[in-house]
Formats: sequence, C-alpha cells, structure tokens
Amino acid sequence: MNETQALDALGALAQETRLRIVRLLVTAGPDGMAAGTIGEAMGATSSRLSFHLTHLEAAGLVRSRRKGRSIRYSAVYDALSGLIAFLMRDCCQGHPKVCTPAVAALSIPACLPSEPVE
Amino acid sequence: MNETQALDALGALAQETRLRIVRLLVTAGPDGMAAGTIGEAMGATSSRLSFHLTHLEAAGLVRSRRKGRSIRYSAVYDALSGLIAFLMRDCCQGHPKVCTPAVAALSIPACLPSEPVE
DNA sequence: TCAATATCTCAAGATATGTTGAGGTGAAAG
DNA sequence: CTTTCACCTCAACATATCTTGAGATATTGA
Repeated sequence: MNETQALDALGALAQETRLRIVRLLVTAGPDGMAAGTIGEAMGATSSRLSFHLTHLEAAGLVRSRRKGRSIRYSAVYDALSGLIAFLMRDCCQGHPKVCTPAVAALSIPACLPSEPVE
Repeated sequence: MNETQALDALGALAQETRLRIVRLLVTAGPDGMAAGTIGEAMGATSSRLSFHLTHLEAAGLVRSRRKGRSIRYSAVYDALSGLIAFLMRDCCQGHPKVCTPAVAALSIPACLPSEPVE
C-alpha cells in the first residue's frame, strides 16, 4: 500500500457510517452481506447507503458482486491489513513507541505472528 | 481510544500534508520540531501549516509547547498506537485475516511484543 | 522601548463531502 | 411480458474542509 492508497483508505474510514459498515462486514466473513441488510443495520436510506458503499469500494476496502436480485458486499481483508501495516511501517517508521503498544494491545492469541494465516 | 476519537484521528491523517507532518514528527523524537522547520519541510505557508497543526493537535495526534520564540510540535505516540490498536481490535475485531498479516508485515524486530517499551 | 522573529487568527473564496428525494436499471416471479 | 424487488444514479442543497492573504500576538534582542 502506497501513500495515495493509504490516504484514500483513511478518508474512507474517517466517517461514522462507513467505519460501522466495515466493522459489520469484517464480522460477516467472506460472503459478506446484501446491501439491503447493511442498510437496515445502519438505518440508512438506499441512496445514502449506496453512496458510502461506493466510496468504500473505490477506496478498495470493500468489494461487491451481484447475487440474484441483491448485491453482496464484503470486506477486503488485504486492504485493511495493508492500511494497518502502512501506519506502522511507512507512517510511523516502525517506531517502537508506536508499534509495540499497538501490537501488545491486541493480546488476542489468534492475531500474533506465530499463528498461521488461513 | 473510542470510536469518536478514532474518527477524529482517521480524519486528521486522511490528508496529505497532515500525514506527512506526522511522519516527520514521529522520526523527530520526543523533542519534536519547531513549526517553522516543519513548514519548510512541507513547503507550506505559515497559515496553512498552522491550520493543519491545529487540526492534528485537536485530534490528539500531536502536541505543542512554546520554547522561546518558536513553538515545538511533537508526535503523541500513545495516540498513534491507540489508533492502530483500535483498527485491529475494535474495528476489525482482531480478525486473524486482518491482524496477522498486518503484524507480520512489520518484520521489524524492535516492534515485536517481546521487545520492552521504553 | 522599538524592531525583528516566529507563529497564530480571521475572513473570504474554492472545492469536497454528505444527505435527500425522485427516478432509473437489472433480476426474478407470476 | 408485466410487476415486484433490490439497488443504483442523478440533481440539488447544506455543510465541511482547505487555501490564501492580511493582520494580530508573543518573545527576544538592540
């Protein structure tokens, strides 16, 4: 991830509705969710939702594919991990004062580097 | 770091000049840099620089203190690590597909949890 | 005290972002 | 093949963000 991509991703996440959509889609798994289901969860009108989903997709944080009548959106895990890696490595130069507490704060065994990635 | 603080931090970083200022200040260390020096590095006019520094300070990513004639700005490491931790833990629920590659991408020994934090 | 230096503040204008509501499009059911 | 469903697109508007330039404020040195 380069600076431009990171700026796009940061801008996409810097908005309440979009941050919540990403949160929802991360937990939804690879199959994602239909736009309508996301809209209900967000309490957003269809056009507002579409605006934010389009924004997230343009930033590469989310992808979509039609499935029958509905369109399913899912999180792009690579983009999310890429952004976090960018913040630690490129933005903060891997500075121990930033990265060590950040990684330590995880304290979720499944997230430590020793665990295999599926 | 809660959602509101994270949104502020993301919004603050989602701008080229501000992202570069943070980058610069992280490497500058705890003493930080004088506003004028940052301005030269950014090629920004004093009022534009002041606007962005104020924005970063309001978001808690940077702090300032007067030292003689100049005002020195420095990175707030806690806020940066807090944002990264938020993204991994709260936003991405510590999802292995996001967090494992992100941490692995660091591959900087000083940043791994086994290292002590100064 | 006066001038120089370093930075901030403010108003104005340009551009970007987010919301709403009306209407359009593709897929499936009858 | 017409209707319904799920979603998108577009125009209009309100608000927020960023930049510029003029001028104010705080600190230091002559």
